[in-house]
Amino acid sequence: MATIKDVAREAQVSVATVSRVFNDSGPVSDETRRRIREVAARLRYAPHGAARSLITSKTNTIGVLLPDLHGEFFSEMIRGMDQAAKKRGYQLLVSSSHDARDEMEAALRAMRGRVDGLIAMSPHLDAASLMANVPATLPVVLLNCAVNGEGYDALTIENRRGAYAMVRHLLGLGHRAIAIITGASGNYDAAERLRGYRKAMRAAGVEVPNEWELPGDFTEASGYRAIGALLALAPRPTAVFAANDSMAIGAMSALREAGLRVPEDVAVVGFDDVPMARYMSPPLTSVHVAIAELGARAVEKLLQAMDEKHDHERHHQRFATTLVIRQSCGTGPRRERSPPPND
Amino acid sequence: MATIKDVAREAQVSVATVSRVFNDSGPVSDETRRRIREVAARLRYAPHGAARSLITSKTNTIGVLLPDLHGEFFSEMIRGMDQAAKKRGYQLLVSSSHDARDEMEAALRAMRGRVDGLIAMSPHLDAASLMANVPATLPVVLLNCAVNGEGYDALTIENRRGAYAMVRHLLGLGHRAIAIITGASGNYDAAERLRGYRKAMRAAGVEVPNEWELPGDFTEASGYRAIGALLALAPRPTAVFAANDSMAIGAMSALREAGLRVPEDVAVVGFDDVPMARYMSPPLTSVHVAIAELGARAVEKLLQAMDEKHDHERHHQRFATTLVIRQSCGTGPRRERSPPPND
DNA sequence: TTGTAGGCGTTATCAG
DNA sequence: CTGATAACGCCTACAA
Repeated sequence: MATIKDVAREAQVSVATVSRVFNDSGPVSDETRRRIREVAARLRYAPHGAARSLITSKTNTIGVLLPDLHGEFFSEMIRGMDQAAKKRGYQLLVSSSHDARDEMEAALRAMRGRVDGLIAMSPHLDAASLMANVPATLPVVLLNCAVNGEGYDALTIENRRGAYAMVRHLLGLGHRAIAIITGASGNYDAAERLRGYRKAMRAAGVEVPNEWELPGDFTEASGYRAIGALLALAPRPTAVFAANDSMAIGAMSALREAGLRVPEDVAVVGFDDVPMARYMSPPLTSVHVAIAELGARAVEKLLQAMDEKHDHERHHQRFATTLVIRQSCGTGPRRERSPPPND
Repeated sequence: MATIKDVAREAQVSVATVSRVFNDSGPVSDETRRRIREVAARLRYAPHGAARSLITSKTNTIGVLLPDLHGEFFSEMIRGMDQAAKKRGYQLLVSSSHDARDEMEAALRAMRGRVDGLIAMSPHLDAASLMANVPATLPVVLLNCAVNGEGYDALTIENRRGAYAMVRHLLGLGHRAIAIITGASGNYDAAERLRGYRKAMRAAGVEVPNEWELPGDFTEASGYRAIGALLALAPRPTAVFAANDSMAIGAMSALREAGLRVPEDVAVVGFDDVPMARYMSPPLTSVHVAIAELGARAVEKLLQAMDEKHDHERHHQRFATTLVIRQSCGTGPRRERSPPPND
């Protein structure tokens, strides 16, 4: 590889001048500039990133640590981040699919000294773990993590409020026996959505038996399986709130195979509102999350923290959700047409 | 940030010894090693990546250049790559959502000097463009690109063969009037799948009018819209081959809304076989592509090229697909039950 | 407008 | 087993 020296020699100038051309720092005569550009192109010269960031102590790279995300959610998140980062000249160093704490921490360590800032999304990550594995000076934004320390910037989806609103809607339609298919155990989003569900049920005075809380892990397959358990229940719940759309889709598939109609026999609703939701049969009612925007927001928040550096106040920001009512939740249960709770 | 010097001073040794401890290179007494570890932990020392890669000329990073991919496809691809890379101690520098050639080239330049190898997936990328924007010594693997030069390693999905097999299956069921919803114009996969479709139709002696080739762009929405055009056709095609699953799902949704049944009135099939396909209503017949495995394979191919370095023979490898028959293609058209073509 | 020289944090090559 | 010291490629005062 050609270095700045090669270019300097070939163009008959000093390395300083070449550097100035490539950084637009300092004055260079047009003629010299032209000659240097020409030589650089011919030699296929490109500044060595490592050398550059050694002296400037800037990598122009943002580290992104993600759990084992699937489908649309992952894609949209990265898309939003990438676009926001690109806009400011940053690149993304991505490490994904972490489902264990030690694996996560290893990835964290591997990023040290390679990034200017870090976005971390993980159910397994807490302040202590972070403290131990990243330099104190590295700006960090926590995304959908359980923030038990106040030392970090954080951004979380309004999971609980979204779930609450959704369950409330089902209650408003007259449903009482509402089951939930939970997300992966230990996952922050999953836990929060479950809490929102419980709170709404409690507020409506509905006692929730354990069997209504069906375990899932955010995959279609787990949503499908959960329906097996649901069908064994008597009386059978009239509505199912899946903690994400993938599980809702799996659930609808299982219900159909069992000969039950959605929403006439069982109402089904999801969470996330992935693009595909509206094309389901029936179109899926869901809690909309603007995922790409969330990713972009995280990057912007990080860049801001990087700009302000030390004297910067950390805060925890919440990302709003909206209810999207389609057909999969129907207009209420068939059996008992009790008056809806006050709403 | 603490540097190796700080650790050396604090532990009362030379920087060389500290370096040896952190790289397991050369002998260090147990006692010294322990002391250095202890000091390093206390000072939160982490080797400076840039400095390290300046001297070793290794970044332990693989660059990944992707087009504007969506949903499951993108996620699975990255997942597969990340896992394969991690296994060998590499990280992924990802740049996605490139839908224009110049944007792509800019991203390419931004990666120079920051990666040890490159995986590029883009319809807009050809050998010439690549030559001009990456150093000649950088190992590269082209993924699903139109490889018109033979100078690069390449890996492509067997798009044409997969499409051919799928259309052949529809023909085998007795369909003659088979429409296709194409992928984004200019996209390599899209073009190849279209070619496979045309070839199969031609081989079966079916003349394909222009109107059967409905334009799409790989999104659900475009699949949905394509059905609008299809419904205006007389006679109406009895089957639709969507160039990916997202469009197939959009198409099924539109057909349903138009009061048509799948597969009784119109058969629908897709391409990719994303996890969600089997949970559709009806379950979607598709051409299976093991996407994560494809991503992993690309990384392995790149690592291999990096190992062998210069004296290494480039080849173009093809990634096989398989037909997955579910219910959305039915058992044949209703109207004309002509004997299936020889198969 | 241009050149010289010091140093960024590591690793590697020698001597001890 | 350990310690000096010269690179690695680049940027940036400071001088000219």
